[in-house]
Amino acid sequence: MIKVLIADNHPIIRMGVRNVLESATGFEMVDDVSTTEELFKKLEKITPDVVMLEMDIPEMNGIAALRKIKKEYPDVKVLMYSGQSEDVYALSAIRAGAFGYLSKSSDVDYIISAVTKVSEGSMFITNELAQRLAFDEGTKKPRRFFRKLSTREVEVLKLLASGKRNKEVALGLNLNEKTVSTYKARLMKKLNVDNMVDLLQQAKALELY
Amino acid sequence: MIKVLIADNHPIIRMGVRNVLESATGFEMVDDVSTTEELFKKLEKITPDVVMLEMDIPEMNGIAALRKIKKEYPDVKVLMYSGQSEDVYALSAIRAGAFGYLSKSSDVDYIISAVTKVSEGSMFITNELAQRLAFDEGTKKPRRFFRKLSTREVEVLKLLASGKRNKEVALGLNLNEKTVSTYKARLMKKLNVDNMVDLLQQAKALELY
DNA sequence: ACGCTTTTTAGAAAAAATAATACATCTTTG
DNA sequence: CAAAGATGTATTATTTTTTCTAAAAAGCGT
Repeated sequence: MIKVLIADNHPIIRMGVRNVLESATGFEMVDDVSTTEELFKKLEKITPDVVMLEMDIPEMNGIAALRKIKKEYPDVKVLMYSGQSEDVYALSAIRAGAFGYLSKSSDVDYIISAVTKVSEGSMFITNELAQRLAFDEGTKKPRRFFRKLSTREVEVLKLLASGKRNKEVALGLNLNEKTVSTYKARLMKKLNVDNMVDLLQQAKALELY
Repeated sequence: MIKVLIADNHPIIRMGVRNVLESATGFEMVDDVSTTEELFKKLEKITPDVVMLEMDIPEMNGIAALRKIKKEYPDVKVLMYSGQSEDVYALSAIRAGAFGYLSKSSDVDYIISAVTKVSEGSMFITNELAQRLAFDEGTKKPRRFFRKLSTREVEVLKLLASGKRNKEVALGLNLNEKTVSTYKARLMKKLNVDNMVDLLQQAKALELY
């Protein structure tokens, strides 16, 4: 019985995942939580085999939460997932120690295989991502149309795309406003645009809200 | 039996919603699709009572899709929903003729009530949203939410929404840059937003690009 | 472990944008 | 018709943002 705990602040998704896992055999949904606070509270009491962790979980950056889990509960395997397309976060997640990365746009069946794989201590990544990793990490020659964004860059972009102005972003992330400008510029460069509208366009294309 | 069709490109969510509805009585999930293209293909064959339409559905702006449904299948009730909190989207959706607006972060139970309400031809909106609507639409005393834009304002908005910055807009329309700022401010006031992102959102919703 | 590359972060100077008004000219509408 | 409101335009003072530059800090490859 693989014990799974899911952390996501969208009830519908918790429900969906729970349903998928419970209708398969060999899985036990020990609990579901909607914030990192709840998550860590739960982890004090129960030790699941796999934590499915949403990237955009409230109260803490997903990667940060991941790191914390790794540190405090090294035996718990983490399967990160999010609504974002894989480009944005996947690499950071894998590098930060996630055992897998799943996108909400990927097929439901993947959940089963992903959780199984991860629970065994193996990696679960989709083909595209694997390729990407191979491409990017291996031969550093073929660059894609855009370079991947760092975690921090994504954070900034997210806030910007939510309508916050530089100052507010700076406040929210404890940065100097100038720094936010710098990020903005770099984001535009990386995403190959030269104005806010297109940047937002891109942000949206990355399913990043 | 209320026939429901869901359009969302996240399989997990389609699954979750399907599950919620099927485990209640009186609902029938006639189908689920992941893009607007599929959606309209399906609508040629089947006529659901309610379409649950994701805002960020691929291939077409959610509002645009909504409009198209309203036009081509006037009897189909649309329940918009999205991962966004009830921001600007909600108002645009309602104004564009949606029968309800649901956020993915809202509780699962709401799905049932929302679909039921909507299928009966009534509105489903949360209290906060209702209040906002009441303020804007109902009492026309304060300010009409929907004051329409003047030709000049539209011209400016169009240019802004195309990614031009104030200076360029000014140049294009033979205005002083400060004047453009003034327009921007007035546009925001009229459209009831307070930042660029939402302004652009509105612009898009108004389909004046 | 040691360089080399990203990433994260700002400062100073310069450019752009906003806020708060102002005012003449059109439009409505009681 | 005349007052109230909308529109088109701009100015000044003030804020924000951008640019350019640079340097710790963190990662990674071998």
